[in-house]
Amino acid sequence: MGERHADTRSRIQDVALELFTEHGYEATSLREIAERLGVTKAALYYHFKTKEDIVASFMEDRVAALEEIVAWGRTQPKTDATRREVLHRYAELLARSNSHRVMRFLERNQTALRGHPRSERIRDIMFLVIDLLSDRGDPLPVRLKSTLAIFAMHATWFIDPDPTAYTDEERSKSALQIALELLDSAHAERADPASR
Amino acid sequence: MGERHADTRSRIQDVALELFTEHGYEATSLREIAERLGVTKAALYYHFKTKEDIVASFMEDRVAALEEIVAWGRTQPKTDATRREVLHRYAELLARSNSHRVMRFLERNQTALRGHPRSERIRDIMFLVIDLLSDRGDPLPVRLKSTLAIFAMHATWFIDPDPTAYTDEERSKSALQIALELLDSAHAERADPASR
DNA sequence: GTCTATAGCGCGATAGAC
DNA sequence: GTCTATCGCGCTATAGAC
Repeated sequence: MGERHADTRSRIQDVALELFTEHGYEATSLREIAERLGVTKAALYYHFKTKEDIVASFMEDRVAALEEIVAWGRTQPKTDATRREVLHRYAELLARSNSHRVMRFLERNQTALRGHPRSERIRDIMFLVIDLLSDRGDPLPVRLKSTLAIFAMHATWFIDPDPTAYTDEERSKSALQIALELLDSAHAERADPASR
Repeated sequence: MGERHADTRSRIQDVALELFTEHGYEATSLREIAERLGVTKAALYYHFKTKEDIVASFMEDRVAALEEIVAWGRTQPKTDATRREVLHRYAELLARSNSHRVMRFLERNQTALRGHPRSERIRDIMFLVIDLLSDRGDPLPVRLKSTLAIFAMHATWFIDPDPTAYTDEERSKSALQIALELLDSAHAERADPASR
């Protein structure tokens, strides 16, 4: 079944991502990662200069993909259609193979990764994505709903009523649906605040 | 300004909660907490048996308050009015002095606190609260919206478009409003799935 | 109730053989 | 590319004086 012996570097990344996410970045020692792979700590240091370097390697692609969405959004007019397309693109990104695993790792280790340049960069970009969905000067409920639209897509992957009951595709579709509803609700509110 | 020298035990709890939340549980050493308070590590051990014990002390009241909501909910008929009242009570709980600080600490340190009995208990109770909002057998979007209704109230406190721009009361009110909308939307969907 | 001093451990990281 | 061996550090926690 599955691929026997992918290269060691990838196997380190895979195991590290799992353990950092499940047990926490600080709580996971390089010894644990090495043991799980059947090698020694020293072997890890051949492939990665430091523990933080393993983390950085997860994020290279994520940063680029997120920046691409922001760059595109900024060239577009600030319309409902643009905002909905931002959510579609974000959902697509999350559905890509490892993307939601990396985002979950980041979310669960926010504090431990403080000061880590790559993870702070992703945090900043998330705010720029939210700024595509509403303006900084918009009323609180509009800003909150915009934030929650993104957040909802993460949560749908992360918080799991029953991990086995639904397929990834169902999950991804529901996530986007809910995010779009939150976005619509935010801008309906902005257009007509008295109705609420 | 403010209270000079509250008792040391409370000051330890206050500083620990702040540092555990901002820098992470594992990343915060007892030395840092002691230094911030102008005492030595050994003094902390007079007030708390272990580092984990400090964490446990945060949670005592939280567990009791959450269990109260679940116990109440289970005596009620499963109606829209009951579900809305659950959210109202949850919002009230979060608004109480330290409650959202503790929940934020828990959220940011989920992984580090794995295996800590009190924090796993809170996690379990959160699922019981969600079960007051929808049934385990409900369709995925209904379950997700129920989960997000609770999640939204946390996020409103935690994810902060601009920390200074709004009062706690505005924030609390908006949070509840959004949660209620998600709940309504969940059950409108359940009643009429074809409409979506 | 707070101190000084230290035990004991596991961590991240490195050197150098194979 | 992986190993054995080891360094130096900072951590949680404890003992015992004041």
